[in-house]
Amino acid sequence: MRTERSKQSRQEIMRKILDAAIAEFSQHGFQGASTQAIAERAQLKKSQLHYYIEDKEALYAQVLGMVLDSWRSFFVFDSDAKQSPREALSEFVRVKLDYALENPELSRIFTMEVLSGGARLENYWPGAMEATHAKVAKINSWVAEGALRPLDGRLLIMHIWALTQYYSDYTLQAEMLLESPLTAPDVRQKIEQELIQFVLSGAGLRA
Amino acid sequence: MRTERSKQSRQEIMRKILDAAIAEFSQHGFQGASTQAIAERAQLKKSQLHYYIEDKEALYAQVLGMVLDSWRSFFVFDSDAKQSPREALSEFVRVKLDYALENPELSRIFTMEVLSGGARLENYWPGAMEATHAKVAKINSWVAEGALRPLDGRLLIMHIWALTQYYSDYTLQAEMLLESPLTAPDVRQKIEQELIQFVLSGAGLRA
DNA sequence: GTCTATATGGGGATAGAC
DNA sequence: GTCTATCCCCATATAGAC
Repeated sequence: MRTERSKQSRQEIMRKILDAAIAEFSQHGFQGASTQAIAERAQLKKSQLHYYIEDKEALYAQVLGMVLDSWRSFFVFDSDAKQSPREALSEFVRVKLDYALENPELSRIFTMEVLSGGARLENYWPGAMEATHAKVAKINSWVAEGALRPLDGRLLIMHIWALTQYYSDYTLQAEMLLESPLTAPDVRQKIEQELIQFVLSGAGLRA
Repeated sequence: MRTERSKQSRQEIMRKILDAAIAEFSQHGFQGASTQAIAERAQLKKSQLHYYIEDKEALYAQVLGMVLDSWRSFFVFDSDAKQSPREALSEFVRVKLDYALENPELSRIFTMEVLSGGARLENYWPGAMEATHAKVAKINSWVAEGALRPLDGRLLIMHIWALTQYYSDYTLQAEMLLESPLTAPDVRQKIEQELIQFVLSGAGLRA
């Protein structure tokens, strides 16, 4: 009984620590975040926290890994599927945007890491580039077929990235301009519609 | 003579400090940057640095102010001018992109600040919002005239922001995908062309 | 297994030497 | 006017108490 409750409690604590770490790292990056602040957010004392984690570096690696793993599994892009460019691009934008809106903090951790020089992404790039090249090749083939206006697939991917990532990184600015939280269903739907429309139109597809 | 040389030297030192501060703050944000690292980068000892600056907060304020001032003066957008939508949008994208490519570190400082919660931007938002609303109104009037496809001017501005800012914030990713530094003239020109094309097309303007 | 007391270094900043 | 010696605090991390 005692052991049972204790184990359960430990899981809860670990969950709290992880949430706290996500919040702090996403705001201040690896260097800027303090284990102190993470501990407080998880309702622990700093010295307690250090019992539950290996060290700051490992905790960060775990959190950063969560983002990278999510993205790896989400953005498969169905390279083989025989979707139309319109369907495929819409779907890609929608999935990436949904992730940005639903996991803004995790998304920001990646941005912070890139801004900080990306030293902890070394192992990540090869896989990411491979996955991206597949998407780029698909886009370029659509261009060759005349399904899209002439453009460089790499830039289209980069631009979609930029546009979707904006909604997690610049939530502050966006909410100020829209005078509403991005989580409001009507705002969210409007963003999704307009963004998809913007990308499709930008790629040379009619409404 | 002595005084003269000394004064000159001080200016040079201040310049070095500022450059160092820009580099460090842009990588690690306010919290993450250390006066130690700034001092070293400026070839000073930490204790020396603290003679030349008021404190870390003031140094940061100065650097952040540089970005905000640049943007205030650059993006006037000629609200009154009778440019065509095509000309006005192209010009806006070009100017903002040029700034991102030429001052990536300064641009990143703003992004880092927003990611960190933007506490030090409180005084900045009102002016920025005012300037932005003027642009938005102009865009919306073009939509009303049928010069642009139906869209929300606020979102178009946000999207242009996202796209241009990407080239400073995600330089790392972009250079990896393009397999070239963004400073290479041919790459730079290609980005400018494609980005402007993407925005114009996305806003419903033909090539 | 959990937490506390404590070590050690680096953080920002200053009083006072030159 | 410039720089050094030094302060004090907070950072991360751990050895050992419970």
